[in-house]
Amino acid sequence: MKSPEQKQFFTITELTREFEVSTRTIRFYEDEGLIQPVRRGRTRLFKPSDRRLLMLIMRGKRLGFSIAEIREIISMYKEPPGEAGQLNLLIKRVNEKRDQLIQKRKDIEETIAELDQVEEQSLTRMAELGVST
Amino acid sequence: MKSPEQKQFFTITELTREFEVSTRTIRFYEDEGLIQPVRRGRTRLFKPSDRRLLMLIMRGKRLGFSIAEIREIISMYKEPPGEAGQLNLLIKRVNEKRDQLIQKRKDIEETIAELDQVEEQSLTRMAELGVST
DNA sequence: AATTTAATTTACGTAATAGTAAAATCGGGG
DNA sequence: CCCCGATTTTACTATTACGTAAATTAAATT
Repeated sequence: MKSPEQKQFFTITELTREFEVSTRTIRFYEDEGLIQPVRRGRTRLFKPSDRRLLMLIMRGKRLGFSIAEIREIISMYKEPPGEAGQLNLLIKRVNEKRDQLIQKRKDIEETIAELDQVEEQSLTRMAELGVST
Repeated sequence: MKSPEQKQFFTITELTREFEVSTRTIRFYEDEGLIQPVRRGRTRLFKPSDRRLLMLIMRGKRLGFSIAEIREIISMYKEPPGEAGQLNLLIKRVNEKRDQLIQKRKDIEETIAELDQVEEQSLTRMAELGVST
């Protein structure tokens, strides 16, 4: 049994099962240029690097990022540019993205805290019912 | 100058400015049943409670929740039901939503860590350029 | 009263993100 | 060799979350 990182290639169906998406979705991401599987004949073969990209895409989706935003994030992971101006631009965009993420984290903390309250009130209410029954 | 919570009513334009959305968007949320402004004649008047709902909606949007999911979250904030079965259902859904949020928070932590690395590499590269120039 | 400004209703349009169906093709097992 | 299941391409469809335009009306200003 090979681990995903050892495997040379994945078929599209293997990936649809692992990530619980349709073939249509994976091909859509290819159309969008997010992944570039190689071909054997007409059949797509996905490398471990394609699989890692899919993991990034799914994570981005969970966070509510659009395809365009995911594309931008992925592009940041490539080799840093050699030109100073481009490097500065990259750093600026990294900081913007991080600020967005920090805001989201704050939103999450607040929402979790509120849900905790809802649960607490519900449990209190349950106890009251248990007593009054 | 009254604070938002002291004000009795807000006009739609006041809210579009505060939340940086269009009137179309706010009316759309009304159509979806997320808010129920009262009317003076045909004109909508928004209470502080409507404004608080809008804050919840915007937060949900930042977290990538759909209108349906936001509606579900909002519904959890209402008075807990009086029947035990319904209470159990509510508690179950609260826990599901919290799990989702915890997953998102994990996704965020990972992404931030990766962005930190990108920045670090970029700064290193900048230093090299500074030296080699 | 006339004009301007703001808000409403109605309806059609659109971009993003896929779902679904049909027809063709390819590769492997018996 | 032939069939079957997996895969591909192509094209049409669907949903969400609004944008936009037009016609109408109400409110405020001159």
